[in-house]
Amino acid sequence: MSAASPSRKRGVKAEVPITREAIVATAFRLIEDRGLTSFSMRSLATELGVFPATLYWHVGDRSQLLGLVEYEWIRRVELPDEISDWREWMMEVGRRYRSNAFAHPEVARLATMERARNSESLRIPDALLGKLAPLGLNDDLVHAFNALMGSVRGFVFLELAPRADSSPQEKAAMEAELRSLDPDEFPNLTANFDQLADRALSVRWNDSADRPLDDSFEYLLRLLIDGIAAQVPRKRK
Amino acid sequence: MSAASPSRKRGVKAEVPITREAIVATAFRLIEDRGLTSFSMRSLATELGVFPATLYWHVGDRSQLLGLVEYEWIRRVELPDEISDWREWMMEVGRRYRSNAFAHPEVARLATMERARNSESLRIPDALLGKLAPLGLNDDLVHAFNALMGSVRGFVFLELAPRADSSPQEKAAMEAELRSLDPDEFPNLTANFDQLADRALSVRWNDSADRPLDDSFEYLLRLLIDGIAAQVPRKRK
DNA sequence: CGCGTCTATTGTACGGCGTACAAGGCGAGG
DNA sequence: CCTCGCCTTGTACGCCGTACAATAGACGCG
Repeated sequence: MSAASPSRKRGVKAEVPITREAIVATAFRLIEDRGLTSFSMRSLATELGVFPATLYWHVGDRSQLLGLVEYEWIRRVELPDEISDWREWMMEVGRRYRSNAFAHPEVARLATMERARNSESLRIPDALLGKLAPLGLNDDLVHAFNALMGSVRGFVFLELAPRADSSPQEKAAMEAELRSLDPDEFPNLTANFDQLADRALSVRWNDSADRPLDDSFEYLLRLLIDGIAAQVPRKRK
Repeated sequence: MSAASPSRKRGVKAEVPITREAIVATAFRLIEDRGLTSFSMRSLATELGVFPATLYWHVGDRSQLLGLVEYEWIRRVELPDEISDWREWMMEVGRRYRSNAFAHPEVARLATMERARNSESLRIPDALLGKLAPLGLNDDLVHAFNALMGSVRGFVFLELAPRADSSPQEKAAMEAELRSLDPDEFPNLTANFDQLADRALSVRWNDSADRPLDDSFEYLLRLLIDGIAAQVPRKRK
């Protein structure tokens, strides 16, 4: 599963053909396994047993490559076309989006930070609009759209945040720090600590992978969707 | 306002004293003016007229410095203690948080991506809990907290996204691409294009600074807060 | 006054990064 | 057999974060 130092002769083609798809797939795997911050064009080239410049010939520069990786990620979210009720449809899209993010958190974070700007990234927005538009929200259509897209994507992004630097002793230090907050400075955090501990944003020390905020996400989806439903003139409830 | 190549003699102190505060303030300004991606320890040192290693003596390494910059940013959000109604209080906190983000978008993005983990970053969560806890939400307390924190911070983060690479011709290209979407592939986006154009996430080509999603943010806040209010047992409406 | 000791900075160096670019081997079409 | 275009090598450039020894001035103390 690992590198061979590339030393063929000038111009000799690789034994295993270096295709665009193979590069993207390997980049995806490396980012996910070793983290986005430690991913580099050079390490990718080493992994493929090839010189760095080879990558440039196939995929252009680093940011184009990352764009392709993002595409590969968002592509994996399937829309639940079998669900007809718009509220259940939206709940399910939210869940699938989030579960895809949890399956590949490093790439998910990348995709949220960079807004790739490819056609695939408009597939879900278009489908969402297809459900929202018939509700007759008038001027609020765009706001409902933004509230849903922004909240869901943003919530999941924040959920995934710590991922990077979570060595066991860092976690322990964070836990100790949070458990010993000064009740004078943070009266409400300390008073409600048991309910929040490791279950609330900013009051966590474990990865989301370990202790996901499933219920909070469901709660958020309900809040948004029921809120929008309450503003529907009075066709479908 | 700019650099002098540092060439005193070994060990000679700077004319202008290099304090921790000055370093953080300059880093803040550089990140904001030239973007997070082009910020470097070396450019900061040059700006201060000093060798890079000097910075390490004062603030430790890069990530510690960024932590201090984040602290400086979140510190600027003042809580509206004069507002007693919890719903109006939350609306106003949301607005102030967002307006601070718009005042310093690059640093705001940094602060969202890294979750700094200093005491200042718990000030707002604690205050928010102080408003939520008395509502008697029981098990939903943590969910309401997460929904608010996650949505608001996440929404603003996504709003600020394009900031980085917006040269005029890039904008124009993006606008052209969005205006000429294929109606067969994206029927709903094209059908509702006028309502969305430059006002919806993923369907924008200008910076948020130029065309902010003010109304959508207000709509989101209302949705969340009214939704939470609807679940309050029946003390305060 | 002389002498350490502490503080703050210089200057250099190391290894890694993204990427530009010329050189060259190989296969396919003529 | 030749040529040409595809693909890769090998090298180089200029950044980056940061470790580290050297060292100059400030300060306390005899």
